[in-house]
Amino acid sequence: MNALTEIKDRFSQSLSGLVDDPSQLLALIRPAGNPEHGDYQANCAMPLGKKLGKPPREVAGELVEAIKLDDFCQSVEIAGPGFINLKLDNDWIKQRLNAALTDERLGVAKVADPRTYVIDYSSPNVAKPMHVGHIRSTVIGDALTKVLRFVGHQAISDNHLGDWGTQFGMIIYGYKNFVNEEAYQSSPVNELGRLYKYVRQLMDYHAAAKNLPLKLEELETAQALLNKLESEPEPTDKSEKKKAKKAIKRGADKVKDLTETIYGHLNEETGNLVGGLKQNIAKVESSPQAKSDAEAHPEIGTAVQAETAKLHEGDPENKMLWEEFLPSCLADIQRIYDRLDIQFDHVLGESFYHDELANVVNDLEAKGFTQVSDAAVCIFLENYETPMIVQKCDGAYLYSTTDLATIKYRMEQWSADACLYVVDFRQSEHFAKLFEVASKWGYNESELTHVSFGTVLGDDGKPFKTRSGDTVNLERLLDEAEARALMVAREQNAELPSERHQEISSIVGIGALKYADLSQNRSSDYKFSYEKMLATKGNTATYLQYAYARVQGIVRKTEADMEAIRANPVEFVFDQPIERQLGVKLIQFGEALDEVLVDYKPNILCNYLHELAQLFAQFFSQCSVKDAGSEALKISRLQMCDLTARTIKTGLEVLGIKVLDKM
RNA sequence: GCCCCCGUAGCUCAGCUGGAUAGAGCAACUGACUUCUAAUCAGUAGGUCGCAGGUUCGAAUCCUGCCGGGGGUGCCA
Repeated sequence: MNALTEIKDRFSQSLSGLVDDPSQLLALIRPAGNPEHGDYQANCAMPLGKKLGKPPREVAGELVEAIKLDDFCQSVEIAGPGFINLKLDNDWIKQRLNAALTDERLGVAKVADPRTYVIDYSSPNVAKPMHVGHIRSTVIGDALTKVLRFVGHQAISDNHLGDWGTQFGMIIYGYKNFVNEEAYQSSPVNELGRLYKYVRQLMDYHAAAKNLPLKLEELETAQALLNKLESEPEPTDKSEKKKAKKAIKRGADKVKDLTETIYGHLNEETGNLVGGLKQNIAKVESSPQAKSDAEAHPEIGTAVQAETAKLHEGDPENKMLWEEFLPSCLADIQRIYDRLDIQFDHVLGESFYHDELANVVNDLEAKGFTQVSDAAVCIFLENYETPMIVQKCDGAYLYSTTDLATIKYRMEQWSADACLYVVDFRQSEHFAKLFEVASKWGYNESELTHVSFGTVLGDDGKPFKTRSGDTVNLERLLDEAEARALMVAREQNAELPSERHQEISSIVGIGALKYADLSQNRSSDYKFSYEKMLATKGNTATYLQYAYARVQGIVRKTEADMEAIRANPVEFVFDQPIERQLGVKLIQFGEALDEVLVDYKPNILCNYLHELAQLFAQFFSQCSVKDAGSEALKISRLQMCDLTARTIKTGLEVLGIKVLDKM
């Protein structure tokens, strides 16, 4: 039992006599924001005072009177309007530290009611190279899986691959028409990647050629309208003036949007125009080969759709090609997962559910949830303008259908109590509808949560879109992270052999990359920058790894036998204030883990670990272990070091980050 | 049009089920390596928490309006 739950338990008994549901008041008990106020503060007397119509300070006094705290609190004080400030008893802290020291789980109890979670994350479209946008889902999902497991839940990780969509129609079409057999033989992945891009390019070309006149016309109209609005005299009426201003702004926005659609937008870093219909056309026209291919395949868009449909209908040739291509595509993404050290329990992609889709729709129809609208099978929901479409007018199924089949499978096969979807925020409406339909359909016992995260933005603050043409390839980003870490490792540790440098740079580089993502609140948008993702100074994984390595240095230099000390621990000594501070932080590890799971936010654990490492760095500079003065203090400090190191190691491990003994 | 998210230090971000003087990191400046790893530590400086109202003992946090940015919006995923 950690300190926070201990305190809450005791308050709970007294509070439940006063209010119906004490949980809201219990949430107001938290670690003190300011060390001067003690270790924990209970802020429940103020709202309670209002409710009971008594002065809050009086209520606080009665609470303190009624609740037994003196066996583990050194002092209980009432401050300000009615804050109850608790300071933990040193002996109690030391006891907890000793318990953690001798426990493999660092004193963190397993949950009493383990649940089965399915975590759906990463889910890339195979056949497209992974880019920086994929890392968020992958890293956050992996961390949540590991935190859930550590606290005692069953967590099933499932990579719901996009392995059945239009991109395979594109590759199949590309293979049938444009394959370079020699290149395919020597490196299937590269050639398939080339074909994907090539077909995409030709499709974009035709789409652009078709849309350009239309868009140019729209732009002209919009511009004319804008000119007209701007030339009109300003209305004198206040609200009219406002309206006119708004209309001008809307007009200007439209002109800007259309201009970007047609001409592309400026990439500030390179100074080039990217995206845009004109670019799409120019790209093809600048290559004679591409131009003649484009002319020879005017209906490439519909042809690709047809290849996709044939695949879905079980056409033997396309099915065979799909089966041939898939392993290469999987091997390609697997290489990245290996480097990131990420494993999945299951990799059940969209293709896995294909045979079930008709049943799903039939069942929904039979239960009377569906309605045919414009020849598509739809489910209409309250509070949503648009329905969820489960079957297109041409009979094809959509990802909504697959998602429903997936929920069914996960509930029936795995008896999931909760299913977490670690997916981009932009799909929140899709998931809101999906969950509502699933609940209607009968899956209303389990928790379905969209663990959404912000968009990856480019340096210009604009969303990082694939079509902008300048995505950062994920694998090259990994290379860069390791390369930068390697430079520092060589500088710092010239005496080590070069294979050690390689190992260090891999662990430091990948750790930095993961931490950069995890330490940020997942719901915020993510501004991509090399600087941030590759940093090894400040609040980074490197800082935590470094703290760990320093402990190992101390153990080496003092020639301490940690095994023996753990087997026969001494009482902790708080010689310096920092030792008590570090001790309190150490016994709060379990609280941090609990808090991560309240809202599925790994950044809370990062914050905790960073604070812990900061305290350790202070301890390190203030408290010598080797020259502690007395043997008792030396052993106590060794114990403190050991516990810190193991907490950092475990904390990083559940975030998917490794540590090093030397760096 | 409708719906959702965001706006906090020069930069990148924490903090948001209301709590005590708004916190980190980077960048800047000052100081600390014959010492258990300086990938570090100590310190200085930097803020009308987009703006205006409201709710109350108390608002970065909740409500309303406005300004600015982004996203979504029936057969893509």
